[in-house]
Amino acid sequence: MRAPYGLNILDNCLTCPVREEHLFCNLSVHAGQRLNEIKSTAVYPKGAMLFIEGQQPRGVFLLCTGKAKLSTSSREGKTIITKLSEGGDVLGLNAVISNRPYEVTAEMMEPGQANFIPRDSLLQFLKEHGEVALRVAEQLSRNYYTAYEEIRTLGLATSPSEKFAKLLLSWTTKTTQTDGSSQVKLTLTHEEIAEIIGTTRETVSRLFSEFKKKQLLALKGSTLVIRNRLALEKIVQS
Amino acid sequence: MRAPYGLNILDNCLTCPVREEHLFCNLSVHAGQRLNEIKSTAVYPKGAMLFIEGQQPRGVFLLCTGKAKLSTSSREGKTIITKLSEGGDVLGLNAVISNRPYEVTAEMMEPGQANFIPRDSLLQFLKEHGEVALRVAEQLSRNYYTAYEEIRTLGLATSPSEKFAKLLLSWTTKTTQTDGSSQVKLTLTHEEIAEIIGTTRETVSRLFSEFKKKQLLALKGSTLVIRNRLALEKIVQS
DNA sequence: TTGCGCGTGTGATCACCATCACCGACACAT
DNA sequence: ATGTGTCGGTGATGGTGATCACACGCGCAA
Repeated sequence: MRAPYGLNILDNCLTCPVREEHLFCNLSVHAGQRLNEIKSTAVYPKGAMLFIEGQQPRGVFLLCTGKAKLSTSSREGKTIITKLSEGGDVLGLNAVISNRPYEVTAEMMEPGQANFIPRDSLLQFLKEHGEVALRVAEQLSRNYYTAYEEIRTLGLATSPSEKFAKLLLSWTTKTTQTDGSSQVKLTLTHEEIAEIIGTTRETVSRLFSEFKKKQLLALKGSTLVIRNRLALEKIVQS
Repeated sequence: MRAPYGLNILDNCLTCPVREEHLFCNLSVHAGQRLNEIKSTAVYPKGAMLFIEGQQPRGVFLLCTGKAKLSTSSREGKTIITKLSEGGDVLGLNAVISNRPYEVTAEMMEPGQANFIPRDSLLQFLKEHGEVALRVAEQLSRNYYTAYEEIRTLGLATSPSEKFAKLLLSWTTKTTQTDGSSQVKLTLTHEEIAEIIGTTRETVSRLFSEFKKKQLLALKGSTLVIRNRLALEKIVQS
């Protein structure tokens, strides 16, 4: 089965490769089948908007493949990116549950597939399957936790260098080698990094220069190499 | 029935004056009775800590009377207040549901009464009463929304004056007179206001001076009078 | 080739606000 | 009356990061 943008389509949640790990992905057979009935699937190109901040919630998106960024903007055009999402994440859940406008904009950064569940169908589904409602509550409280991480970063970590170091570390917690170095493929522009840590493009550029000079990191093509993890951790809690 | 600190004790959720409005306060008779069985109640003085950031979640607190502030701090001692809670609010819900440490510290600002529900009892209760689990999910998503408001304020509203104006407006949305003026009792210190908007005590003091000079507000004793709401709104979105 | 858009590097400048310092007002206890 | 603690006002100063400006390299299309 082929699709636009050169992707393979996953047409069944029951055989989805990420199904073990995430919300809606490891349900009872009965609930899983019901879920399959009420969802539809689509493939989105880079730059596609799944939903936009302020829109009434139409439903939730289960991101299967690809990457998306969640962001919120002020009227004057300043933007902050609050989360980068990958396969398995559920987008739009809060807006749907509370029936308030989407609090963020979800834009595809890499093409990918997402399942869509309309709001009414989901709420009905949750009423029928009370055990899933509790899992939804758990997911929401996890979202809340990450939101609080964001609040702490924005409100307590003062300097851009501290936030930058924090971000670098968050990228490499999973991929650390035994010698303390680690590598990450760098897919974000400086502008996007600036929107994550709440500063300007120029400052990010200078931070890269500064950290390179201090031997904290290096760049091999588009691959970021962390050279001195301990020094970064010291900056974070300084 | 009398209690310490000159407060009347409410000994039954079924007759609580705020019961109509909030989570856990308008349940079916059966659920309500069950809730009464698993809760305990206590009265707290000013300054009492209901729970502290980082502690394992013991349970949730239903604040009946009094006021509490929720805050989070960095190792270096910088603190931000993320929410002011009043009667009817549920504190600690996220930590209990997700079984992670409390993400904030809850401290009583005015003496008051709170009901306590141990974690295990609550989870058991939610399993027995699936309809309440969905209401918990709704509450969590509301919490999430207010967290996002905070993120926007911290990340997008740049200058202290903008955040200050925003805070003033948030205090007076409920109490606006027809002539555009409004009054609020001011119970916070400058220090606390500074911790809400993420600045210093001195800056808050200067902001008060500046806004008074610009006829945006006035102080009658400890009562804050908003004199020019439109100008404040202009500052916010400037 | 030329032009264009985009991402990046970097210098110069300047407003803003955190910080330090100090003072006065007030409440409260002894 | 005298201390003590908390709170609020305000001046001086310095660092920092946003802003503006410009140049470079690259991919891509006409």
